[in-house]
Amino acid sequence: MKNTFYVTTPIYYPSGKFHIGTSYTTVLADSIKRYKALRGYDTFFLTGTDEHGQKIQTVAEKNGMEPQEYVDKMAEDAKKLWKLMDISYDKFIRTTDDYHCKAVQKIVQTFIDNGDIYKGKYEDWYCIPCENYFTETQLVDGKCPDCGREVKKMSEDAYFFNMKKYEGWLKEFYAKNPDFIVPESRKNEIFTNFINPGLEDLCISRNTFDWGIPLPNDPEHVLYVWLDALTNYITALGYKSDDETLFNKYWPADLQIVGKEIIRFHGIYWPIFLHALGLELPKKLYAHSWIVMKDGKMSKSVGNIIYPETLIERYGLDATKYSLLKLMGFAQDSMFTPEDFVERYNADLANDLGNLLNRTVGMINKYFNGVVSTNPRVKTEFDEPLEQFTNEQIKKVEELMDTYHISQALSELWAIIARANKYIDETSPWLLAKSESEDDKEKLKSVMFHLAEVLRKVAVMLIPFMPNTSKEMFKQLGITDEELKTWDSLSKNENIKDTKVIEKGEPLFMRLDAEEEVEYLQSIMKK
RNA sequence: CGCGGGGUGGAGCAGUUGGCAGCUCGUCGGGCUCAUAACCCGAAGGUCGUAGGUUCGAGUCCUACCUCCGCAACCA
Repeated sequence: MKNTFYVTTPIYYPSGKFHIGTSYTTVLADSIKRYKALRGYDTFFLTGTDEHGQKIQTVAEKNGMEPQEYVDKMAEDAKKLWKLMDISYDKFIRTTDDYHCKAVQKIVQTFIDNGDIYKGKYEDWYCIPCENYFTETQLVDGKCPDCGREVKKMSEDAYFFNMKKYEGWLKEFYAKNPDFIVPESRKNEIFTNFINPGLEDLCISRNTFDWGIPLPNDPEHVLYVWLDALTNYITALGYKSDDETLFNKYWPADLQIVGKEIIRFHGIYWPIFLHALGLELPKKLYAHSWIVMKDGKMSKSVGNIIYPETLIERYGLDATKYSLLKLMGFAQDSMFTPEDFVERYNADLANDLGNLLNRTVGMINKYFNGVVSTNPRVKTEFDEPLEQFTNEQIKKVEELMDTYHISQALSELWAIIARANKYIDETSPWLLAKSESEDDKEKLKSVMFHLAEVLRKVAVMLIPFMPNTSKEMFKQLGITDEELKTWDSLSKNENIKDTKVIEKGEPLFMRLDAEEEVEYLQSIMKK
């Protein structure tokens, strides 16, 4: 039985600084990985950078650097960012890594041997100063979209991958696996645009620049993008290397996360490449949507880009992660606004979660000198409903996590927090505390126990998303037993045994001054 | 006629196979005092882009149109 879980992000193209969109993809993968690990899977999480191509060469030149020097720096920056964001990747692949280049050449050789690759002529509109080809539709008023100058129809020798040969197989595969791509709309898109009209063979080489992997049979040509990039998901595991242990263990991938704009490559070329190699296909492709801004897509020219560092520095890592994960729906683009960010921070994190912990810890200190008693003699009539509700919500969270509906899973988790806040009102502990009755004293114990227990469960469920917050919650609740931090412990009640909470709990999230912060974020975004 | 996705109370969004229109925030009123001016309860507020059609019944299906956004084979 396969108890492994292999999740990948795209390898990012480091032609510029990563913005929150890139961070979102990575945080999403990270949360899912952590969730699966918590559920007992042997996980492997891959991310990396896609470092070849014309554009990298050009950008490097502009910066007065050699391409290799440039990508070395960019890869370092990426790793630094993921470290800052506490991303738990198991491997960071760079397409300039030696083992990758070698494996890709072997893959190409296999394709050549199998007759999947042929030599032909690549023809398109070429901008001589930019040294770049453009398709008819990319041109702006018939001119180069980058510099606006004249383009010329040019052609060169190039190698092609025979996609047409596999078209029938691909259609059949999708007929048998209709859920291969989620959301479904993304699959429909690539069918109506690319598969149904008939596949075109893919040009896989260029000889107008040399920043790429040379073809084994014709070193004058370098590989062009997708064959080099897509195969990273298997070469990272050692495919076609001396040691294929990881590959044998983790392939096929369980989940490959991509942005919706590159689903066509992952939904068409990738399956075909794998099939041509005689390999299994990944279990699922998830094409997530985009974070957009009020004035449209994030772009440098509009000046509406937000970078993860900005948010992390000011609001902390966990708040940033929460806001990204909560923001993004499953299929729909979602709008990032400063107002919304601050509101979510205040309402969800400070008011609902932070304050619940704070008031609970406060009461336990005030009424019982910090000790949470187990097995109170008398329960309140609200205890059972709270427990039941919590258990139902846990099930919902599990179901949603298993289908990667992260935002919704968080909503269901937060419903528990809201329910616990309500429970405090229902039970009115301050009245029980004033009562002379022994039964009321016992009830008060029960209320405190239930609150601590619910918060413990919340903390467990937060581990995949906000590990630091989760840790802090355990600390404040005085929970040290590792058994009580496992997902399995969620299905049992009555777990806490005479724990002692922290004397003075620091608020998890301090309420923000909404106006001030919105203004701050707006000013940052304009820069 | 290139392709796709939207247009739902002030804002942002849910609405599975058609069956009394929901959520978060905001607003207003009330409650509570353990807590981070937090928490709990209640209320107001929507001709579900427009015009037709199918149906006992349409936000949901069909047709046309208006409008916004994205993609258009190297932007997460």
